[in-house]
Amino acid sequence: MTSQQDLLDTLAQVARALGNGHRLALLERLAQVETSVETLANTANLTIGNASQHLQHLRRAGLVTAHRSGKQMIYRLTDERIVTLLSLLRQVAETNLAEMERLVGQLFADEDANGALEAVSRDELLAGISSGKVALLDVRPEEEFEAGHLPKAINIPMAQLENMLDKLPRDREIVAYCRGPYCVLSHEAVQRLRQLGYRVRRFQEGYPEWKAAGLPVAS
Amino acid sequence: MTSQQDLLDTLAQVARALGNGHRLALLERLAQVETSVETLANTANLTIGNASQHLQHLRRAGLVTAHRSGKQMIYRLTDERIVTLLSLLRQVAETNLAEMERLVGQLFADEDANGALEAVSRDELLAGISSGKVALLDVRPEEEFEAGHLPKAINIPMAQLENMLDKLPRDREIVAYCRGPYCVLSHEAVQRLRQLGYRVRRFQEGYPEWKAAGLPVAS
DNA sequence: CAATCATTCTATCAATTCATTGAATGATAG
DNA sequence: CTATCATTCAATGAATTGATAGAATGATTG
Repeated sequence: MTSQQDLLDTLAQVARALGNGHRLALLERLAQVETSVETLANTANLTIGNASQHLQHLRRAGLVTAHRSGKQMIYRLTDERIVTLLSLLRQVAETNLAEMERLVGQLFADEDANGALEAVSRDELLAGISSGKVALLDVRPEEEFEAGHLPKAINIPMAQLENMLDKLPRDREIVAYCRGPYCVLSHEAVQRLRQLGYRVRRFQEGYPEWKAAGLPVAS
Repeated sequence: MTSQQDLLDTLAQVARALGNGHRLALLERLAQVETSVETLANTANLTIGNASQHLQHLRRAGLVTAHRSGKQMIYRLTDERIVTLLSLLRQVAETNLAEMERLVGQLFADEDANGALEAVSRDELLAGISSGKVALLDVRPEEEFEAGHLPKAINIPMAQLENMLDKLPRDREIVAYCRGPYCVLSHEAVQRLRQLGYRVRRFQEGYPEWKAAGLPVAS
């Protein structure tokens, strides 16, 4: 006999799979492109074995699937909605947990000190794009950019920022984005570019959120 | 120095709070009305002490707050969006976990055997209501009904179903709803009413989902 | 088909979570 | 102001989770 509690227990199992910071990091990465275990382990700062275990855990919860490509196992999210789920979790946490607010404030503290420019909201970005006043800068690695990006975005991976400045306009405001709200790449880009005199702000969200909202993407 | 990982760890803490079947049951109950510890413990089949501990856990995660009313502590959800969050978790789990599908199928197996009538979707219900062809039956306890219900719904708590049959129309289809998709109250109501010859189906969701979707509610 | 590479599996230990028990706290009623 | 009621706190033991190391598997390369 199945009870309601059995269902809730199974549901809880899925929630528990989200209940680990390393696994959330893996999911954020997987929200960009499907990726091999080794690459995932590197970006999440885990040993291969450990990353593999976490990925198994996510797999048992139905959040990711894997297929083999040559010697590598390629993992990907099973469902677009996982991005929305994480996004909602983030919103709820930021609204109701003081600790969360404190950490977010801290992470972006130097930026604020630096001129108190708020991150650009989705609506604001949409307005800026359609008026043609804003240039979009994608600072993720090329591979992630290739798999999908915001329309008309210019890709300059963080590692090559200083080499490719000629691609950036001087006359328009630049909005930089990366993997998501907590991704530090765009944050670093804004810092460096400000020092070089560019008018630049950070997009509040990232590519996966944009896509999950049903907005147009290019690849 | 705050890193992105600190943020993800804190986020994970919130997800972990959702990672227990009993706590999900508590949240489902709290999605109806704010409630005392004792009542919560009873509906979730927990000892008072254990329920209290789980509630502390939810509180630390910022998902519920408590205030004192006389001798009792009254808990409530901190945020409307928690209902949406749980609903999305459920959708992702049902789509991607075979185990989940199996359990849902099992829980409603006898209903299906009984005539293979699918649960009523939100859109279908909206259509039925506006055409006036459907009568709405709320089978939750009176207290929950009073705190908020679907417009024009008739409240017959499960315990009194047989006593209050005169309130139900014979000439229209009845749609019964309760606390949510996994709540068994409406399911039981449908079973009993079918045996009595009523035309009755179950609403796929419950009051909290309806409200969270921004649809009108009465109280 | 032997060597190599990418990943998974197994075992182990430390840390965390959960349920239970009984004592402690805080508010109300007499 | 003491007795009672509702809840929380603290301590315990069992079960689960997470990290590590090393062996095992499965696919490719020469």
